[in-house]
Amino acid sequence: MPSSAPQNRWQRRPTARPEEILNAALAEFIERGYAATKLDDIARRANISKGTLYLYFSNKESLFKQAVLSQIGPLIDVAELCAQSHQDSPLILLKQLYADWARILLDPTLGGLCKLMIAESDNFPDTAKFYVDEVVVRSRRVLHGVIERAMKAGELRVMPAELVVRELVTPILFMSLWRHSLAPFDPQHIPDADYLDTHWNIVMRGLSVNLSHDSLR
Amino acid sequence: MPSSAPQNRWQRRPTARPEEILNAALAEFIERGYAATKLDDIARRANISKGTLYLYFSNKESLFKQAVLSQIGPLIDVAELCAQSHQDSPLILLKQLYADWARILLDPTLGGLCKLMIAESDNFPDTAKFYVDEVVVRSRRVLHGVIERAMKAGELRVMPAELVVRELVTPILFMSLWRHSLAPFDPQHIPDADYLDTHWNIVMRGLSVNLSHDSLR
Amino acid sequence: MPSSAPQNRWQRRPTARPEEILNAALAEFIERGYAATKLDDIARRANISKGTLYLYFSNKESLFKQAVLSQIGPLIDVAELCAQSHQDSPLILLKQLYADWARILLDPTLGGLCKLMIAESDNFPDTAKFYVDEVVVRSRRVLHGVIERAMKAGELRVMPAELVVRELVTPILFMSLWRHSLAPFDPQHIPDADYLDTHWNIVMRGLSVNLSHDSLR
Amino acid sequence: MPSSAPQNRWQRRPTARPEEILNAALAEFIERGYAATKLDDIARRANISKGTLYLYFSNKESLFKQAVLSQIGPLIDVAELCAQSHQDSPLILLKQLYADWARILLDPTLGGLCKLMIAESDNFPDTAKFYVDEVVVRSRRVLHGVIERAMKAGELRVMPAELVVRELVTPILFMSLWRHSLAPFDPQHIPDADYLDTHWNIVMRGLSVNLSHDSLR
DNA sequence: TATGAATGAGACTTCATTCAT
DNA sequence: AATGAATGAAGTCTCATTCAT
Repeated sequence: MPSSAPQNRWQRRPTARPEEILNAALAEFIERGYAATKLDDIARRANISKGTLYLYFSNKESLFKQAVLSQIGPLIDVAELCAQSHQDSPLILLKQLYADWARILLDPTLGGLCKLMIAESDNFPDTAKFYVDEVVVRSRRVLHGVIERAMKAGELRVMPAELVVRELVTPILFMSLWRHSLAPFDPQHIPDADYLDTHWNIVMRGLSVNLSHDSLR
Repeated sequence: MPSSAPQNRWQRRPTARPEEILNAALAEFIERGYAATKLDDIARRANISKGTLYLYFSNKESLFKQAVLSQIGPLIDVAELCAQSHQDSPLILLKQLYADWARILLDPTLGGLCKLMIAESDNFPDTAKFYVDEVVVRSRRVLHGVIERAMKAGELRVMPAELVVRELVTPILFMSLWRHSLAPFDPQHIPDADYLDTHWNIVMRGLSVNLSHDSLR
Repeated sequence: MPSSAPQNRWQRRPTARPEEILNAALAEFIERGYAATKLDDIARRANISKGTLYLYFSNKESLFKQAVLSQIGPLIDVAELCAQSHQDSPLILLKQLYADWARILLDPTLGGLCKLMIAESDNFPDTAKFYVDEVVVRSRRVLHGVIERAMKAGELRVMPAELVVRELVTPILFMSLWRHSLAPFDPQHIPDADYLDTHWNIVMRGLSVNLSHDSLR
Repeated sequence: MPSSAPQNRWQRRPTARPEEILNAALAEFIERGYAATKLDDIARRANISKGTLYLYFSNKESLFKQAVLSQIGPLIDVAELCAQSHQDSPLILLKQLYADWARILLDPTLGGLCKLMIAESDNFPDTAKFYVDEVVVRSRRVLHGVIERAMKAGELRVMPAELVVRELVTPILFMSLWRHSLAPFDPQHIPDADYLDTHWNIVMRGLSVNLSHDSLR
């Protein structure tokens, strides 16, 4: 019974392995893109050896797709859950959703996912399609419903709801994209919160019902 | 019966070659990203052999950077020229600039450039920095000036102009990004013009001066 | 029926590998020169695949330099050890050193090294410099000391020792060079031992003290 | 009759072209070796374009061989001529030949040729063979004859003449090799003339007839 | 299960050679 | 006769994948 036997061998839970790998992989893919990411780097970030990757994933492409899917799931859940949770006025709920999405995308992995999909859409069309259907379309659906309710309740001016959805989603996505790419090089970068608040105020004013003139243009 | 197809492979076109190569290269880089683009593909698209690339560019990285720079120039020119051309009211000029930028980014190469910079910012930080400084910051400057004039003229509500700049630029950039990436997979894709028009209207209404109530949070 | 032939290609020999590779590389470099040697050939001679080379050496140039250095070490050791080992008369020691060096250079690798350095001196100046300093200069130093002792002991005619050093070293080096290059094409090739013995005798006679006339020019 | 027409177009004598190219080629080959020499470099040194090389030589290998042969011719002539020209005592003639060869090899091209042959012997066996037969063997023959005459005349001790030939040739060749390779890195380099004179004196003394003792092993 | 040495297909790059001018 | 742009075979090097341990 020598006491020199390595004891921290049992610290790792084999169950957590796949998830750790997926997180490491996605982070690397987001940073460098699919082709520029080496399995060596992923392994190093996950604190395992290169060969171990193949115990859990059959190849690089499969690892990429599963890494993406592993984060899409949470996004979908969040999207669906948010809508049910509030019973306030539609407008308050809308503001809540707007803030929720912005907060969710602060997570570096979730936030970088959109950048990754945009960068790799041509190389992985089926994954891109899946992402659009499961994340983008679903999220729109939630917003769409709330917006329509707000219009019916007279809290928003009546107009095509799908356009208003874009109006709210676009800045959040763009902010997330920018933060993960060119923001570090932008000498005039504006805090995300300032930008999103301003956008909300402008749009809400633009969509308010009782404006004295329609004008402008 | 177009006679434009080149018949023999031994064409001498020393003058036209560099630009042809840059265009081919940028198109490939935008489609697939830097690492996934093979010089073979670029050569094929430019109708030359692989070796010919090296008569004009010293390596892949240099080709990438020059391809990016070759398109930044035109963008800068456009940005600067637009502002001087009109003597109408600031608001009309602003609308004009908004439309001009949207139209310019319809060009597949110019439009894809932003996607490329976002995807490769971590891999080419100096090129990313250059892009931000020369294109993004300059474009903002032009808009900034016009917006401030509009505010002074009482045509827009007074508020921090740099936030309004983002308000107008973001959707145009995002539209361009989306068209070059996930739009083909988006079953609910909305025509760019519809979206941009709606955005303009909402924002102009949101920024109008004589609104009867301030309301909304 | 030797059983030494390796059967499967997937041998793990991390410890032995570097030296095996260095030997294979140096042999190829000596045969063909640096530029004409293909890494494929080195790999084949070392019974490994091309990629394995890069597990141990970062590139061709580094492999070349390390291959040279790996053989310079032994040469230096030999040079230094020889001198201490004898307590006979300086002349007997000198003869011993002369024979030792000739024997050492019979080793095809050590013998070919000088040819390689002469052939590649312009392409690898720093390696050439290192070789001269560590091998050539050091070897001369050992001989120089013994020769001076022989002169003081009256066993050799007094004259500038550095010239006598050249007198003894040159033929050994040239013989080694010749054997690794043009000897196979020389129809009049003379056995190395004959040549070296003759040279020794002539030089010793030429350097003897008690010659009855000085004569000859 | 415009006077602006280029006038120095006619300065080049087409007849001299091949020789200029051969000289340039040989110089480059000697400096870097066959494989490391680029046709571009040769063309530049010969002040012509790369394509022009192919008007005179069918390919790189042919250019190499012809470059070598072009210099072997002169060497052969010299070797043969020297022997006839003197009617003095054989020993004086021998000294003359020794000095002549040393002087001839001062020419950088002729001197470097031996280095080139040694470096490339494995890559160009037929050229190496030709060099040995036409230059080395012939030169030996001349010396051999003179040495035998000197022995018969009692001016040199009688011993196998082919060994004495080596005794005289080796240092000259080695000196030439060294000057074109490691001499620039040799901090203890000795002037060629000093070395060759010393060698001559030692050997002549070693080969003198009337020595009082045979001695020395 | 975990490792990391070994592999080899495929990428980037060079350069001898060809050919339109 | 001379040029130099264009070519493509062949080399160096990388890295996803495999396998002995």
